[in-house]
Amino acid sequence: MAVLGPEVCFHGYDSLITQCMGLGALREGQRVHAHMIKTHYHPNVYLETRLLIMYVKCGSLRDARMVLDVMPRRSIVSWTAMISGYSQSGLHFEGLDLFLQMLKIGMKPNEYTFATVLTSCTGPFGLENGIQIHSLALKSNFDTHIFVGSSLLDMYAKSGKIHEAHRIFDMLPERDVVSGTAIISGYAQLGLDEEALDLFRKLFNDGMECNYVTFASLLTALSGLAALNYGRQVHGLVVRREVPFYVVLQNSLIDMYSKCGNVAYSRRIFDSMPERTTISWNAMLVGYGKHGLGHEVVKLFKSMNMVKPDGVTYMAVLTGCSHSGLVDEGLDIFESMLDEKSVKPDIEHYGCVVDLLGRAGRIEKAFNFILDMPFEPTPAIWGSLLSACRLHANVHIGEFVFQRLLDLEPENAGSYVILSNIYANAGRWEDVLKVRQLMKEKTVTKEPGRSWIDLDKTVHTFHSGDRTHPQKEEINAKVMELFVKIKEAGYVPDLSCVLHDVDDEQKERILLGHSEKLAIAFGMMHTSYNGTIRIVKNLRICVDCHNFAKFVSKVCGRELSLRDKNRFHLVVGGSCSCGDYW
DNA sequence: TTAGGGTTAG
Repeated sequence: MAVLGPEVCFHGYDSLITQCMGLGALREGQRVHAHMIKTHYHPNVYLETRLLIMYVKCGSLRDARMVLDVMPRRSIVSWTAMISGYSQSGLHFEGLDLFLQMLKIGMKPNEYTFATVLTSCTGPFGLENGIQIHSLALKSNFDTHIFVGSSLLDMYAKSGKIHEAHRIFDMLPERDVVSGTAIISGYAQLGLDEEALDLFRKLFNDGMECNYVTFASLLTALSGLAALNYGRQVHGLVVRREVPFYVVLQNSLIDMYSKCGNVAYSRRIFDSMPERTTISWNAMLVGYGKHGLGHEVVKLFKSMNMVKPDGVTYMAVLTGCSHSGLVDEGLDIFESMLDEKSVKPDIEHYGCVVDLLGRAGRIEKAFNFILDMPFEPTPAIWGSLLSACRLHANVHIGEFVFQRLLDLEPENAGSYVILSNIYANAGRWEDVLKVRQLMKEKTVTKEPGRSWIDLDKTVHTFHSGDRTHPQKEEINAKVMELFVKIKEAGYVPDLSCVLHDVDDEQKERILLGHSEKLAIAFGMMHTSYNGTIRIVKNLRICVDCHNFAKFVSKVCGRELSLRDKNRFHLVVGGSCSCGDYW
């Protein structure tokens, strides 16, 4: 850094500011600024703006704002740079407020300003403001500018308005890697994984440029689909194209491999990384957790010496402990959160503890824990306790919990099914009927169940009672064949999983049409004897299908890997890695 | 001088 002499000229200051900006050297920057004041040097608009940008880049928004506030004449660049600073720090409200002030004094935003301010239009009131800014951009003819356009489409996608986002994308007079990635990731972030993959294929075939961000977004969609074959292909493509393995991309690969069932490969990538962020650790912890490898979760977490855990880390660790029955370890870690205070536990963390206690059969303790929480219990928390009541046959608390769920979300079919399981387990068939009646009275909705299997570079999807599949007859015959075989080995269909008001024979038929069973049968038909059959389900796996899979694994000597909404179930020799709790 | 897309959880 140059020495500040008694007299520094414009070029001297400019060059010093540039150096500070490049190095992110805030204190040096402040010295340069102080020198100007001390020597009564009056910077022009350009130099003042440079000072402001330097402060933004060095992370001191307070200093930047001070410069802006004392500027006698503010340039559009200074307004935009300040809004950008707020936006990058997540201070969206401040960014929007400044934008409004700018409009109020008659300053006209340019394409830079629009592209920036639109990134602040997130959160509950984000879209409301965003739509108004969109119409302003339209009036000033900036809406089809490539940067403004990609900001706009990203804003709509993040607000769930994916059709509007796609419309804007289609209208862009030119597209590039950022706008293409924005729309793909928009679909992926909404869980519209197939759409994301289809769009990627189309754009890729049209010759779209791809970079590490594009591939990271695409891998998110492949994680969602558990499409291991595609995932491997994309990994290969990344290597062949010599796309730089930035941390973000490696994190996506860790996530993709573990969610596609190959957690050992995730660990290889994790171990090979020259530098890791908290997200790398989180992705690895989540991977172990989903596979029920709780001891690995705790071990890895305890080795996080140089990296600061965040809220997601604790979620991953507590969920991992819960899924593996490491109750005391989980409770200790939750206690440490309360003691250390570096990460304040939120309601999700409390929910993990309810799950931990419930799984261990400490139902009353879990119940009291909910009542003592500093938060209002959510349906998810009551739902977790209801599952525990089913596992540990606690009808008394189960009924109470069901009432709470009935108040909070009467339309959720899941709660009715679990209560019905609880009653059936206790042999209270009249109450099973009552639940069914209750369900009829309320308009209960259920997200349609879907299962899929990734075979021969194609994702085969099945719906419950699927009548559209070209091989439906062979598949149904295979399901029946398996059914007969496992029945001999002691499988009894769990009719309490069906809440339709039909006779038992019909219930059996409905159960046999569940998408998981169709996918299992299809997998049995198309894989070699030794291979693991990998099935994915969009919801939680039902009790009967879980049981079906266990019998199939035993009777047919096959290994099944079932990924449901929450975790993997590795089913081998008649038992499941989840220990029948999920 | 100022600008857009990204990875973990839910």
